[in-house]
Amino acid sequence: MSPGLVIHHFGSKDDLRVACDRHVAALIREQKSDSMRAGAGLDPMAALRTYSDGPPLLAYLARTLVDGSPHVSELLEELVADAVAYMAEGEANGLLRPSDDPHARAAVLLLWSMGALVLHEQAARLLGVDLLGAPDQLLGYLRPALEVMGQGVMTPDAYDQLAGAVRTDDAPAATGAEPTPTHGATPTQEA
Amino acid sequence: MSPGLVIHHFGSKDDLRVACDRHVAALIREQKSDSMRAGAGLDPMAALRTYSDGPPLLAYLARTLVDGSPHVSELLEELVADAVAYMAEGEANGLLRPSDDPHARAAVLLLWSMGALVLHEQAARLLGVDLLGAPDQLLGYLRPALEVMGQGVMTPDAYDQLAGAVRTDDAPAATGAEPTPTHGATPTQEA
DNA sequence: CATCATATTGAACATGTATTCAATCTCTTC
DNA sequence: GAAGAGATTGAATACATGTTCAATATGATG
Repeated sequence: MSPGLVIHHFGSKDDLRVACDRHVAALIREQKSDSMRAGAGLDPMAALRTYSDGPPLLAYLARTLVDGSPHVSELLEELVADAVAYMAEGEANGLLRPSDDPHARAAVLLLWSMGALVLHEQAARLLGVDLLGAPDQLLGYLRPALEVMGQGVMTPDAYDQLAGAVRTDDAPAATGAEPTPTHGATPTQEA
Repeated sequence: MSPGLVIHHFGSKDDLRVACDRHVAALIREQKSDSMRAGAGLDPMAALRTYSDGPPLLAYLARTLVDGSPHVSELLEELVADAVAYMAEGEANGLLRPSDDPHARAAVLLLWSMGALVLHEQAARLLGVDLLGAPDQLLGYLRPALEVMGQGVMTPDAYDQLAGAVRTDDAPAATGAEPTPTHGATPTQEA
């Protein structure tokens, strides 16, 4: 490809990127509605991976997510909305637990998934798994992820205790026993 | 700051970045051992946030994580190792559930946390929360995160069913009932 | 105050990358 | 197969960014 070509067709390199963003967004949407028509809540990302051009497309997604392209941001919002619908269905079927805030829960889960995608290089170091690679390589990630998603990491007692501290009364005012409610900004290492 | 200055002191702009990476890594390590000396498993990230220069430092971390700086990668590996230790302790104290693979679980949790940090711009859109901002703004993220971390999102029945499908027998060979184990590459929307 | 080492500057230089544009190629259409 | 529209090229240009280097400022030490 010659440099002049992209200008002729897209006006500028930036406009090409916008077109690409739009294209991946469209592809993922399409893939998503495909799997919706097929069987209930098949993950479109997983389905994408089986596509021939899935992994490179995911790689592009991973790069684009961090620079806040408007089209990808929109896509994310749609994916959250879809996930809320799926999960409501899952709840009705007795598969998923109810949530205090289904939208927030779906958003957090999507952020985590996408975050792992963006950090695939780090995931490779930490887990020895290429998140952008073949589906069968993915178990090293899926297994611990499912463990957490399935049961959580905390015992019921510990959860009750912490859940009280994060109650809906926004300001850290009431209880008085614990002055600074800095229990853990990232949910990683509350121990 | 004049351009020549950074060359004089660091040799090149790239070397300055390396020095910065080293510096944030050192700061976080220090912060971490501080909170270890103080009370058990206080989250160093949360503590960082209370520092005056915490948020900008986290912003730098978020940017650096995606380009795979060696020092930050090392830091992540250390944080995982530390998290494993913390979580083993938490398990002994009856706060955390045991895991089939504690290291993998810690790695996944760290990846998710850091991923959310990296995607703070998207988090702001989806949750209306600035992950790099003041700690009191964080509840909108912490609440759903804790919900998931605490109890998981799946009912025990659903978990048992899926856990069987991801068993330790690597290849998707045995059971025969379900041919393609593409249950969900991202744990987001299995419904 | 002289001297020296170090910090600091800014203009020149080098390099990489985006864009312009005139020329050429490749089809389709009549 | 001539004409023309759109595709494609590559060299020239513009611009941004990292680096070099000689000159100057600053602050310490004798």
